[in-house]
Amino acid sequence: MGNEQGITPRAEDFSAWYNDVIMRAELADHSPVRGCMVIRPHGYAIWELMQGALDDRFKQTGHKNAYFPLFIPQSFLAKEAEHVEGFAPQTAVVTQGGGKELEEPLVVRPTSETIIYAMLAKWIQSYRDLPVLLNQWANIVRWEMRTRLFLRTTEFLWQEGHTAHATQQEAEEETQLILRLYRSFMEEWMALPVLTGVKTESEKFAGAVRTYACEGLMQDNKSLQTGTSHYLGQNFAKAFDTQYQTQNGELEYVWSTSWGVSTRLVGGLIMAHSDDVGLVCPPRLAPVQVVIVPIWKSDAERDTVLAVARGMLEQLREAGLRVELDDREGMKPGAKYYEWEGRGVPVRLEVGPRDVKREQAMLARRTGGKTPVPGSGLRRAGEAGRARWPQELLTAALARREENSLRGVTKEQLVELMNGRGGFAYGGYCGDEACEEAIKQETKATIRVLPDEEFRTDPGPSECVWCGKKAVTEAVWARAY
RNA sequence: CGGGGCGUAGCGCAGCCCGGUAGCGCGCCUGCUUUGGGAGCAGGAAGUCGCCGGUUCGAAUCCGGCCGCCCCGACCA
Repeated sequence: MGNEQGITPRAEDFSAWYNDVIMRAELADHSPVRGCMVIRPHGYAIWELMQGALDDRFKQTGHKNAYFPLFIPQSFLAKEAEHVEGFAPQTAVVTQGGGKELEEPLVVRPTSETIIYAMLAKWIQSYRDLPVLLNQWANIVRWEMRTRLFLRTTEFLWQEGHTAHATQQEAEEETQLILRLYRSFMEEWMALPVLTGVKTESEKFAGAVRTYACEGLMQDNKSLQTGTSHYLGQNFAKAFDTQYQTQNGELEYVWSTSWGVSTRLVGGLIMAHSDDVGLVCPPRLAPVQVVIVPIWKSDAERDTVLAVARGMLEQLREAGLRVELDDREGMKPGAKYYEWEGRGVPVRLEVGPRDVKREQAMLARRTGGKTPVPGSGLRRAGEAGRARWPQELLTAALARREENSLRGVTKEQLVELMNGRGGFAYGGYCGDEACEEAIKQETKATIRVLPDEEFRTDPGPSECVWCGKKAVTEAVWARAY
């Protein structure tokens, strides 16, 4: 227990609410080190579930896990011009080791392209060595000025995929494959609908040719970049001299990609679904999917109720659900309900003497509603709930996103919307960075993506929202995390 | 780095203006009674008042300096 304070309502102060939910659900805590968080067991369990699901998908699509060092020689970072410009200001640098000044400072990785390319250059000689499809689960350090639990911390956990291909087309296909993979994970596991598309020059990854991203709308109508997939062209191959010999005996640089999602996803999960009571967690990512709360008065009642409850526990575990029996004594059922609701457990089963008599349990869903289920039908109810609920959360999140998306915005609407209630604003863009920058100055909104075809408005806009010149593309604006 | 707020028991806070035995709520421990939406009673443990210095007979309180954290902005996943 520990945290009996109420949660600040979303409407009152969204960021206070966000922190309160994290504390109440015991997902993470501030650490003694500025900007760094401690991920507590319940939060880490969510991350592990995410890792498991993603890792399966990476492996199904032919990727293999590896691990590269935390330290990167400072000179490596400098080999790709845009890359160093983008990342150098954010790095932590080790200058001493074993009490002695190092000959060359070591950067704590802000991302691993450089050290991975240095190794790929050794491993790749022939077209027969391609493609190389690697992933690593690692921690990363980026010295951010301002941090927020899960969303932006100095050190964070992520996965970074790095692939090298013989052809441009294959690399581009890989970038798209991963973008789709991320999107389906976010929708199916996190119940988070995301827009996909290309980033503008100013928003792309330092060193990439193009960056694709997933963007999800949070409950405060700000957008969260939940994943990125970069087409790197031959930029890093050239910087690290990663060449291979073609079938015709010619030397060519490899074409590569990199892509990642991080513990930020946990923050996105929180902000997408949770309410003023605490965490709401889609069942697939819930460390505890069902909690059984037994209720009794006398010792005799306790014995019978607990026996029945243990049977239910067994039954549901056999059905593959993550279930806990909360048999703590000296704590009233109501107190347990509050605790588990705060932690985001999707389903609670209450079993008391009355239920034992009727051979049933009361099933209460985290998002509301309480119904009796027969003891014999628990397993079926559990499975049905597990399948149906994420769909309901996704549908609700999708509806919320669409309600807060405005298509074909005028300049006035864009300014009003971005300085007001927020959301996604679709409009024409001339492609001139001056317009992008002006909009950012005026509204703090940035182009989240140039949306993929599926998300585009039909017919598309013909004029730039800002300057009125001919639009070269449609863009989606939002304030972002 | 700029603006705001805050450092007093594990957590949340009061006390500071006006210096004089460090307090409240929650949590924790023990016991008894409780248990269908945050239990009650009784007893108990727990704090060098962020740090350093100054003023004073005496500092949580007044003065000076420093440090840390949180929130808002600029930077970013």
